[in-house]
Amino acid sequence: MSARETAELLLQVGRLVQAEGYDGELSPAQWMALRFFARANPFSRTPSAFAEFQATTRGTATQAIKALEAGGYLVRRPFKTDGRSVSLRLTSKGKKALARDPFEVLVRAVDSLDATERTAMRRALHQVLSTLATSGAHRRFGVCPSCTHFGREMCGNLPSTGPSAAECLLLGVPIQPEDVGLLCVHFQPMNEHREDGRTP
Amino acid sequence: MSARETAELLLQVGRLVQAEGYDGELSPAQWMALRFFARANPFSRTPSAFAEFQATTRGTATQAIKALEAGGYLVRRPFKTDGRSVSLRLTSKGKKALARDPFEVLVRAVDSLDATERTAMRRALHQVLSTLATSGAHRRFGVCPSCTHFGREMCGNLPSTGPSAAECLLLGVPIQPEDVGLLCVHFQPMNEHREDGRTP
DNA sequence: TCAAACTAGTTTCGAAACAAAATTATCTGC
DNA sequence: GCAGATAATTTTGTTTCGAAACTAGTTTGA
Repeated sequence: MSARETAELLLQVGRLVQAEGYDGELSPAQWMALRFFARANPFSRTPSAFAEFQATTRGTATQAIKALEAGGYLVRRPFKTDGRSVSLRLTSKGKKALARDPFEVLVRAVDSLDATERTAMRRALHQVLSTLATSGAHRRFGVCPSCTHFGREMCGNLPSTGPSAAECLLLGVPIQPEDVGLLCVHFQPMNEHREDGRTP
Repeated sequence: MSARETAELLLQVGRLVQAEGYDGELSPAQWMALRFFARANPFSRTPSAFAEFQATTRGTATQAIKALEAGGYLVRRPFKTDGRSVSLRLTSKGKKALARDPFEVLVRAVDSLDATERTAMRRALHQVLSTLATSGAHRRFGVCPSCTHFGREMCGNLPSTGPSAAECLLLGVPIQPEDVGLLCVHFQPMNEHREDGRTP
């Protein structure tokens, strides 16, 4: 019985924040997109990745992005390696807008918890999200340090490689230090196995 | 920094459940309405109360209710005391539909947490929701046992009053035992003061 | 008593948000 | 080179939403 109550509270928080998002310059979906592109690493700043993150279709994702681009919050740049893909980046206007993100009220609310409560909640939410993602066939987004594909090269054996360079073992490309903490589509949580045979 | 991450997880859970709600018979907003009317006490089964709960407008609330009524999930009954108000109740079809509520995946996900994590999360969510409600001028919904207006009469001094009858001190009406655990619009959390002078 | 102010609910409207399907361009495997 | 997959977009029709106008019942207070 307590599970249902807790689940309802979770939903309620989400709904309240969603309602808060209707203030002036951007709509809730657009705020979501702006937040996503601010937090996603270079591999993952694509319409498709945002669609997966948002658990929606690519068509819907495109519309939110188009609006943000038209408003000057995002700019697009085609990938060099793949002519189909585009990479979205926040403009300085986009970054400034984030400071007015209505979602900040939730951050402040969470911040008013004491440290132990907050970490307990984060751990619990992580688990809930994992369960939810598997049951709904959604992809979980996460950051390098807890990803199976994350490799650290302690000391480069080539002079050009700096000490303790990070690398994505899946894509075989180096990862910039500032990108290690950003969300990635290819995230694969450690100590978990995929049952569906989907090996990205 | 951990606060922002936790807040993002909260939002993500909400978004995932919302996306799950697009399955077949009812829409996300309609599921919310159905859940609300299943959980609200007799005072609170009105369109206005649902609108407040959902942090939306009365007009929007009416539309969701209209759809549920047309589908035979809800029935309306005018209040005797106030000709303007209506009370919505779930039909047997509505109750049966709740068993197929896509939101149940969240309940199960929360249920997979161990007991201490779950209660910690519930406590934390309560606090977050309170903070959020005050900052956004929303009303919090709650249940009798933690409400200022809740009065228990240990032994009725009138023969007609049964032992340990419950009563709402605000409205001055008796509360049926089965309604004590239901959500109420007039909920006023204990040990809290309203600053806005709004004394309902 | 009766008009003004208020409240509950509904309707209407335009703007988004959404899913689904069709379309175009590009890439990959064979 | 060609078939099939993939990234993104466009299009279409539905749903949801807030805002504002509206109806009808209720309260207030002069």
